Amino acid sequence: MDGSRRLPVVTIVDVARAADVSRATASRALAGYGRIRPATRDRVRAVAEELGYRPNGLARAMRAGRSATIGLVVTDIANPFFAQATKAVASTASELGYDVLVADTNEDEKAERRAVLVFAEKRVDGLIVVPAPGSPHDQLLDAAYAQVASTPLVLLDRRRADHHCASVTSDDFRSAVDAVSLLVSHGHTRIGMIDGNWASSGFTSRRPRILGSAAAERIDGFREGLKRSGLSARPGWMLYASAREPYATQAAAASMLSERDRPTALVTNNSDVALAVVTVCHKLELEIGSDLSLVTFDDASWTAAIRPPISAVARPVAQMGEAAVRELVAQIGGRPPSPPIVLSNNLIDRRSVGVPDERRVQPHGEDSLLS
Amino acid sequence: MDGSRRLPVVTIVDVARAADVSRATASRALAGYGRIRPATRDRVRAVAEELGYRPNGLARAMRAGRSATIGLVVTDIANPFFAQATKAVASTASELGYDVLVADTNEDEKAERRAVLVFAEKRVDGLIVVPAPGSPHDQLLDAAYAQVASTPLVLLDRRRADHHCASVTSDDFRSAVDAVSLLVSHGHTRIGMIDGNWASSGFTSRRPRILGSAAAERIDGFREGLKRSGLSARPGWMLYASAREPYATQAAAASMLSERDRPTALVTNNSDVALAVVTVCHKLELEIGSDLSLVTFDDASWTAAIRPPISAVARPVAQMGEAAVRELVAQIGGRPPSPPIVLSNNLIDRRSVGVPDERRVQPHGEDSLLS
DNA sequence: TTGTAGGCGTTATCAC
DNA sequence: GTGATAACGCCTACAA
Repeated sequence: MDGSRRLPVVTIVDVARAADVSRATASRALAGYGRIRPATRDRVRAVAEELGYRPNGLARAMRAGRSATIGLVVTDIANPFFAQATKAVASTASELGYDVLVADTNEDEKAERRAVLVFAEKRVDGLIVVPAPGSPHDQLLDAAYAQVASTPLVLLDRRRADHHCASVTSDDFRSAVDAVSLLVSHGHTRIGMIDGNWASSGFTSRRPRILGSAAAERIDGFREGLKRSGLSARPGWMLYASAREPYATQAAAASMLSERDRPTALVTNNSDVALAVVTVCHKLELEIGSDLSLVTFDDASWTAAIRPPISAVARPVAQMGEAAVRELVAQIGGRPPSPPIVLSNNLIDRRSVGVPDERRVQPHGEDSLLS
Repeated sequence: MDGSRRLPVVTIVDVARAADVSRATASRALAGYGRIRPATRDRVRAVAEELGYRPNGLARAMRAGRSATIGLVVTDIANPFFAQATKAVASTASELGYDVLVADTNEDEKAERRAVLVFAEKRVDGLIVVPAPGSPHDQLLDAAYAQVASTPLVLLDRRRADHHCASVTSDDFRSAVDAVSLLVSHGHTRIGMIDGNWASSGFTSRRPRILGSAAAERIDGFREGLKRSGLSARPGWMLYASAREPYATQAAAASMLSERDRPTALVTNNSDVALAVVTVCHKLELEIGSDLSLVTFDDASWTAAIRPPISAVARPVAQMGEAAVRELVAQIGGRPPSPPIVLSNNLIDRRSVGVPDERRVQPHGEDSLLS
């Protein structure tokens, strides 16, 4: 039944016995508190060393009421942005004396709820959550978070309307406005956007009810940017594609770009969507920078390496992760939650943005190649 | 001093009291074992629900002797390969009832040692480690692993000569041989390789003493592949570049490729090195697929999207992560460690491999452009 | 069917 | 300066 026989683990009792002192003294010697004769202390420590004593973190955590562990719940660790965020969180946490329990929800609220509950049971000292974009009044989620209301919580990358708790995001609204301005300043008036999200299936021009706050900000900022230049979004030029289905984003790009009457510039929601656009441009034999200008959110490693290099909104990932941990640890220390923390993005202008060649896209032009 | 006053947490004692039963009965009701009157059970459960009772995982773990948590120690979470591996590990672990503590070592053995020790203190039920390529007889590491010898351990992606424990890797040696064969079959005889690692500084043609087993296999396989075709590695065509320093890989590529007498084909150790080669080719105005053929390890998302698409050795990341967890959980269940598990890579031939244009690289050719 | 009681390993308070 | 003892929250053998 129980094949899991392990080697015996050395406890503080064993150390005490071997050093011929009481548990209390052994504990004092090891933890270095209280009054203790130096000779005794050293002897106990030597014995502990020799026996290979390792304190039991569980017992210690139970006794202390803190586990020195925080929980990180992200929507997709494999996404480069979250992978980097995770790295920053782990490294800052380690620096501050915490370990990190990590869970991947695949953008699923049920999984998020489960993770939050389980982590709370494991008595993490605090939680950093990238909330899955659920219905804003999801009862399960509310219940989950209410249950762990005593656990410090910091939202990362996205906010949720119904949670008035600390959050760390970046100013995606403003960056989207700026991205549009950049395109407009090069003479573009025919500007589209493709969003990749987990709510749609295939692609559609109808805005999903459920969007992460970062995505929503980018889309709203895009619209606002157009408005400020006296432009407006054409219905077919604002497309929402499924990030779940491998080719949905390419299909969206293809549908938009193979029209005779197509946009001369595009904003994409993240680097994966940009990659899809690049792929489709190859297929349609559109040259990026001349036939189509492109600005993407998320400065992935490849954007600067391909020809032409892609202009991108670089987000301060590492700082965001670090800020989240510092805020969390402050809360663990008893400080009340900060107001939302918003860091600045950096719009890097590369050669994927050029002057529009209007002739190519007029109805009488000779483009419109099928894939 | 102690600002960390939290809301009181409901324990099983509170539930018992509120339901007017003993702790034992409450426990039975909640865990659903032993003989208990259904009415009592339901009443206790209702009370627990109402009070928002959540079991204390620490206490449970201490009592049970298992924490339902595994530790994952990787060298760099931000690296796409390990990010995907982490995702697979987390998802498989979750499926099997475990949570994952994660640590990032940045390829540093000291950090690895610390993580292993701390995770052992937190009483993880098992460890999955991507070992940092340390000196094979590092005493600190040996001591660390000896101390946690009672904890099931699975090495991921790399083996260590001095550890005879379970491991999950992929057949990189064979794939390197295959990659060379592919190039040779297209007529290449002038073949180089660039390795990116954490031991070198700048770049060098001297093989570092310290290499991860995966990297070592790729390099050895490269040499073997040449040998099998009656070729041999030219000293200046097998370069080791620092992955720590941002431009070391580009410098290595530039040095190799701007020679008059340069290779017509290149194998790269991972997708980051490949990206550097692509960048350098742009600078030197070498066309990939015609002026230079390229095969890389690790099939990153962008390899198929750029022109020409890059041939790559795709590694079965997800399966590797899953296999590691399954092996670990089996060991936790008491099964002895398996012999090394080696999964198969998949060499995807794309258009970055072409026929060599020998004229361009002969001493009398008119190439050799400076950056 | 239910209650009593002991112990998991640690730390800290209180006596001696 | 040191030792006995209680407590953290849970589970379960045993007694009733």
